[in-house]
Amino acid sequence: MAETASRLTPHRYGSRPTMKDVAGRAGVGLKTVSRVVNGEPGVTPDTERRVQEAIDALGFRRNDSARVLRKGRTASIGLVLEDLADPFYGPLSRAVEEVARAHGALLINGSSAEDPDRERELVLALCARRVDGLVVIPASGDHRYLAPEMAAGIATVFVDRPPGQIDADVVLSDSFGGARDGVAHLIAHGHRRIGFIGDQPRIHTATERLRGYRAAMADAGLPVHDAWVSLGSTAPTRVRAAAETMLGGAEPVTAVFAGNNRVTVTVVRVLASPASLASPARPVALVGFDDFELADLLRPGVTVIAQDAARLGRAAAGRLFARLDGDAGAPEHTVLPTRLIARGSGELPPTTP
Amino acid sequence: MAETASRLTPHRYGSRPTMKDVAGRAGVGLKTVSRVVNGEPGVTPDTERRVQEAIDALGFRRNDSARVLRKGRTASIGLVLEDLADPFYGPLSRAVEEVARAHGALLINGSSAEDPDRERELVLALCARRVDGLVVIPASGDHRYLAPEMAAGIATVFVDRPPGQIDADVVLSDSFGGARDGVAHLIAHGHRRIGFIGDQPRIHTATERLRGYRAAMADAGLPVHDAWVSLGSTAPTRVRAAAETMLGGAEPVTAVFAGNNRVTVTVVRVLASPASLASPARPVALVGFDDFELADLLRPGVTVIAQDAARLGRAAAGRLFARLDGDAGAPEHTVLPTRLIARGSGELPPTTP
DNA sequence: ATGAAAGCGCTAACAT
DNA sequence: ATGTTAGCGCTTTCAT
Repeated sequence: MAETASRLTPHRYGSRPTMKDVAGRAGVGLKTVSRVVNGEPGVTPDTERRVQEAIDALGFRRNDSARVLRKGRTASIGLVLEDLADPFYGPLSRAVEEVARAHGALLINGSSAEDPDRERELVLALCARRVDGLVVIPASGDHRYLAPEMAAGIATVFVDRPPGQIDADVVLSDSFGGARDGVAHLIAHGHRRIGFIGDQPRIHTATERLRGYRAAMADAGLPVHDAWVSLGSTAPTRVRAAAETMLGGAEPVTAVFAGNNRVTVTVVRVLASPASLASPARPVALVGFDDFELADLLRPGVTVIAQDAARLGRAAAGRLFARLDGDAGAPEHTVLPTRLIARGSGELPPTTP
Repeated sequence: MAETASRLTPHRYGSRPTMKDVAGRAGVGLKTVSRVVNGEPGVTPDTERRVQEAIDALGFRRNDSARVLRKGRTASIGLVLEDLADPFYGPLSRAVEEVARAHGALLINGSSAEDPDRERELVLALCARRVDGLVVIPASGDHRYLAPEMAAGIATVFVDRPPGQIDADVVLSDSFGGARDGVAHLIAHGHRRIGFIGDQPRIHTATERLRGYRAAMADAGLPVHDAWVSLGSTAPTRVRAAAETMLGGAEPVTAVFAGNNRVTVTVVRVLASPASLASPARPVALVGFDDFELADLLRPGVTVIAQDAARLGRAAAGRLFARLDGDAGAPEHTVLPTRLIARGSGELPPTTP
């Protein structure tokens, strides 16, 4: 009988007991073990006890891979973001995880490193694992490759940036409005020459925030000189050069709007560094998109347009599970508001050299 | 033939074509499809082309769940940490992910929220999915529940904190040495009354750092008053109260050693807040365990004992894959060095009220 | 209340 | 070079 087989291989290293082994040891049928393991009704307390003993003795743990194969659902979702080490994405990921947990699902994380090919590779690997759904922070600008997967039933929600070339659920912060408000704030404090330093133009949030900057300037009837606008990598050297350029020159800016948390931090460094030809000692006003820890402890405190990363994650995961629970409506486009937090740097008056 | 079946259900929503469907459509055997999908040799270019066409037409994607069931390896590893939103764990997680990626594995993340039950639940869920290996930052103090899983072949490496009640691979930072160095640094700058504020005593790193503090004080022949030592939650209110207590009183401390990044930030806030009875205007020296972004931009800059979270993650993941590649040696205990970074706050001289 | 049989989609081991 | 057969460990269906 199966009894014998399980006796011969009670704890072989690297192999694990199966329901069949447990059934053999408990002297019951396979299905009875399944019932006990899954808490299904139709098992007498006595039988259940015997099965449970066998489970404990053998150290049995249900193999979810096999279960998944049969049931078709993996109870896991994938999250593809740019970089888990970025302080903006940590809380977002955690929020998605909490929602997943509330629905009994695990979270598989992947960093695209802002590389479109890597995003695609990661997404398709997750699809091959048959995750039930996907939350994606796009690095790529073309998501047509996802259409067959979505048609095949993998629910997908985009967050922070919209998908490219396809329509789908998406949850965004109001980049345009937030940037416009931030720049208007600087204008309200007397600034006329304001610089904008943002992320690479292929990134949706970067161009939206630039659009907000231009709108605020236009609303106030202010010109925007080419030398005041710089989009590109958020690498400190690039940002530093951009800042020093617009702070020097013939028409130096008296205020800077920084397009995201990494840009802001570098600009703060530039403004704090010892005066040079390029970065003058005169105070320069600063408003940054994204809040960050300790922004309030710097002198002056850094005025920011805050977006709530955790809320973004919760909203996206919420949509995803609504889809998994059967919502088949048209794709929803959610835009969450931003909030201006004045701390000092954005309220400095303009000073001319 | 299978041809018919696949014609009848070419793109049914929520279902996906299988290798059998592809084989039917291409007019070849199942195994030939498998060969093409997996890039195995023994297929003529012409056949391969036909199969590839069928794959594209049907939108076939290999079901890795089935593959896993057959092969026994999932090409995924689990990482259980305290909180993905903590700036210390983001880089650690990212580093583990990079190593996993280099080995073709995906990373399943889970946050224990410092709750032992939740850690256990998460770990066992990962084991049920048959992850190939596990990197665990313990929240619990007893990991005997993991012994059967490890015996069954799930490689496990602990990081940041040692496991409880079992022996296993572990990668730690030198909490004891780092704290001792930091406190010795304060002593070298003339301090005699130094406070210690740390995390909860059940957390290994907290007690190790306290031990380092005591060692440095003892080495210098200095007494330690009970009122100068406070272990507990890292919640700001708790830390604030602890700081204010040791800064006031009959024998106020002239310097504080903060046990981790969260404690440090709160202490900085207390020291920066307007003077009160409890927190005097006189400058208080501070050294914190863990480096954090912008520590250099605060005034004074915050002197820290830095540990390299990414390196910790890389080392742990490295051990894990060494195990998966067959290393069956005794458990290894790795301790990584810390580094003192002087920025000003730790070099302030003692001042008496 | 319990169990036997079929099969989820794939790969390993053999045919041919 | 290609196809056939037998499972991987579970759940589903249908008997008993």
